[in-house]
Amino acid sequence: MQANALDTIGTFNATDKALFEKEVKIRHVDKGEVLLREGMVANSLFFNVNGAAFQYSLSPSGAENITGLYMANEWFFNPSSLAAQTPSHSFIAAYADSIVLELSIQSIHTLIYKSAAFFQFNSLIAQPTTGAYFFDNTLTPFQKYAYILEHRPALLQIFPLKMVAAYLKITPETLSRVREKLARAD
Amino acid sequence: MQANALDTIGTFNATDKALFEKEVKIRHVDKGEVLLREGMVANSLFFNVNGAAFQYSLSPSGAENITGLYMANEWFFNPSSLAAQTPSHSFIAAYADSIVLELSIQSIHTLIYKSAAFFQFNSLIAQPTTGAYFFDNTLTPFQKYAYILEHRPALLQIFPLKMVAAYLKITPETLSRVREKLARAD
DNA sequence: AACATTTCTTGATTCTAATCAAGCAGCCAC
DNA sequence: GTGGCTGCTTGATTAGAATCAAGAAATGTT
Repeated sequence: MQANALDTIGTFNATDKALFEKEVKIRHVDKGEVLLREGMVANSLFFNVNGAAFQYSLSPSGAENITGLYMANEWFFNPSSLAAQTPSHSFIAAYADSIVLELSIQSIHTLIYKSAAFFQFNSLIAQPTTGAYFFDNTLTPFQKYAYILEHRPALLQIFPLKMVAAYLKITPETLSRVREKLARAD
Repeated sequence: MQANALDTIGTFNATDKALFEKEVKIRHVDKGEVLLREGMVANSLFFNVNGAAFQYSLSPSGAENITGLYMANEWFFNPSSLAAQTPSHSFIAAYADSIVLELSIQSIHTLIYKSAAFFQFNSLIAQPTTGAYFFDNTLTPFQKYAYILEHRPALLQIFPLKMVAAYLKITPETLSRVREKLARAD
């Protein structure tokens, strides 16, 4: 399972993979368990082996603002907190019982020290696209949904549409109508 | 002028400042001159000593999509291209004749090697807020303009409202109306 | 199974910003 | 100066998504 995690990032040889397996921790997390809390400084990357997780922040009014939905074989973390080592504005929690890999910053440093291949982690950390950041919001609800259908259709099986709508920054009603319209078009 | 650049990032002692001055390059750029071109991998951070610059990308239709407006005493660069060392999707150009400092990645590495204080550059590079990314687009046109008024009012003196509107992802008409409404409220 | 709760859909209405359109002011070139 | 741009404003209309509202379907609980 650790091999999958590396394969999504780049190319690593057997020696690299062995190093990685020694650094990474396997965690079994229960539904609702919190992996990163607002105010804490992110210290780890996570990889979803199996299960589902999501990232969200709380607006002043207390509303849940979903910034990331994560499925099997996806890395997830708070990029800004991790890279800048500043307190997180968001929470990361398991949406379902999950098996996740946890890789600390210290481990990444150790790995880079031992093998240059691990420099490839830089692009992962630098990419804000892991979250909802992809949606720069010049996109219409239809385009957002089309993107999900195209690139991450399984989201719709795993998470309630309500959460997907929150993630896409549209209302559940609008999502429902977009889906209805698209279904009729087929 | 180099001292200003460091002061916006954190605290540095006299030795650090001397190291910095040896690494940084002073460039005089003309209006319209391009500092980063689409397709190139970003290799430098820039600091606007004096003048104005902006970042933009071209949509398939050829429209200019402004993602950053930069004034005196502001750092600017393409964070994703720089951090991940991937080709840039955007251009950075001078909007007016300017004096800018240029600091290469290699220089940053050298500086970090010589003084731990330069670790502070990590937060700068990690912060995507330098661009328009601040606007997560849950904000209304009024809120966007209020933010500019509050935090970067000089933008309105330096750049045409047309560009500010593009930066805020609203139409010039909407910006005009927001301004008119706010002026009447005073 | 019966009930309660949550999620999803559908319809009617409202609201906001985009679009379409026109006019004005400032500025440059000639 | 005159003519032609460009930027800015103002008005009328349109379009699209949010909101408000209600009911149906699915899910969970006892």
